[in-house]
Amino acid sequence: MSAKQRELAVKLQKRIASGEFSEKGKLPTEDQLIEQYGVSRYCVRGAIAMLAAAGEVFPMRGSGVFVREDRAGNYMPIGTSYGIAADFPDRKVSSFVQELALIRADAELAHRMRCAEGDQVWRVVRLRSVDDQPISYETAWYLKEFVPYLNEEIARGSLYSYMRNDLGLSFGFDDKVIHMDWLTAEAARLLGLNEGDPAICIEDDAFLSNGRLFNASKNVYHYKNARFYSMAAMR
Amino acid sequence: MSAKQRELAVKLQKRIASGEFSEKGKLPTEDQLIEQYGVSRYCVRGAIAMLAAAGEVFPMRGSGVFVREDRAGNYMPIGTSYGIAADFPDRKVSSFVQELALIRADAELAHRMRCAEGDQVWRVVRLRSVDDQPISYETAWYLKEFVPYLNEEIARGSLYSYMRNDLGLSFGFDDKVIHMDWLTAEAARLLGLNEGDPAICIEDDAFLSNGRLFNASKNVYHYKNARFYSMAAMR
DNA sequence: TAGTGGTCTAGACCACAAA
DNA sequence: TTGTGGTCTAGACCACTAT
Repeated sequence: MSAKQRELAVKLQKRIASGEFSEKGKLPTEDQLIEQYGVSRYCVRGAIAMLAAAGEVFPMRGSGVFVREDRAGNYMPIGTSYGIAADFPDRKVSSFVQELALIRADAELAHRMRCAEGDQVWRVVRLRSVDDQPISYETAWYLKEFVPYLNEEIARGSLYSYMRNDLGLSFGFDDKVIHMDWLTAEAARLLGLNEGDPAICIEDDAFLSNGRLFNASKNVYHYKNARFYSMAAMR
Repeated sequence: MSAKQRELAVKLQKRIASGEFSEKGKLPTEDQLIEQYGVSRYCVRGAIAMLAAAGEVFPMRGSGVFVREDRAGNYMPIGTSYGIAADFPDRKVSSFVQELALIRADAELAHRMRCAEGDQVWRVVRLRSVDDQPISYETAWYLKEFVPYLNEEIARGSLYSYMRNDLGLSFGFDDKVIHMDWLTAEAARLLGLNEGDPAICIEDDAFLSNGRLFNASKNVYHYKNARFYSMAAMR
């Protein structure tokens, strides 16, 4: 979505959070927002669509755009279409780097990374925590072709924003596969669980806007601390 | 999304599946599609957005709309925004009704269903299978206020299409929470697993287009047979 | 430089909810 | 009947890719 729509979405989100609309339970009409912000209807509808995708509001034809009741809080988003999650950060995420190495892809990894065998790949293993609770054990691979340099300090922060802001990479889309898995001894130790405990596992393939895969990762999640939510229109 | 856009999306999907675009690797340009189908750019872009949300294509500014490589097949969609999944069915789903009863909501269920204690609720327990493999044990509740009648034959089929087509309900949105759980003896027996085995659990709250909850359900999934995918734009 | 998708505007009509 | 969001059109300009 465009910057203009995103800006408006953020402004409206703040007004929602302030409780400004809690009496009526709904936002101003589209026409009123057009006037209030001096933008076109296209822009207003784009912003509202973002808020709806994030579960903040639901538009009801003929009636208005209603603010949704608060959904319970301790969940992680899945399928963050339009990247709204990045715009409304409400959780503290920390990463503890366990391993950072430049390796060469074997046959299996090359297949996964859509690269040639022997190509250079960064391998990064991190323990991730949310609000100081261990949440997942992540193993990620990045093609050196697109990420020429990496160090532990960068990996402690947000690799995502490093790649976007410092490397100038532009992201396209990502695929996730969710399934059950079992903890390795190492993952269990770091998560404070036992080897062989079950875990929700998310495999993630991330692509640049030119369609090239640049990052694959495998996250195994703490079965007690990790809960995910997904919201969808059913129309 | 609108019917016109959905129709166009289905037509394009068929052309993609036929391999018509496999040489160039991309769709005709937006302007060409406008001419080919005699529709507006709004409509063309809506259809392409649906295909992109379903992971069929990815549009690349300045270059075209590319057909994506086939993603592996045996996964269930999660967060089916825009209901594309319903339009491109490629799996056989069967349901075996274990229980169907009209009950009255106790305090806990009333809270979950956003209804008053004592209100009438259908309780439906089904074993669901995909391509003849047991995939989940589902416990679902439907408010009698919105679903006045139900029987076993209906429950064997698609409750979703019954409610839409026969009862004329119009759906709004739904919330999912995904977490780990453990199988009960009954669920384990029906899934062919053992009591206490881990399971991915999805709690689903479904709302009508007027914002009223009409259905809540809890699905526990076979940890071997069930895999989910989710695709998202990262822009 | 030409071609293509992304954003944006202005305006029309339709479908539905509420008074 | 009125007001609201949903769909649709026509057209303009911008951002990016490819040549």
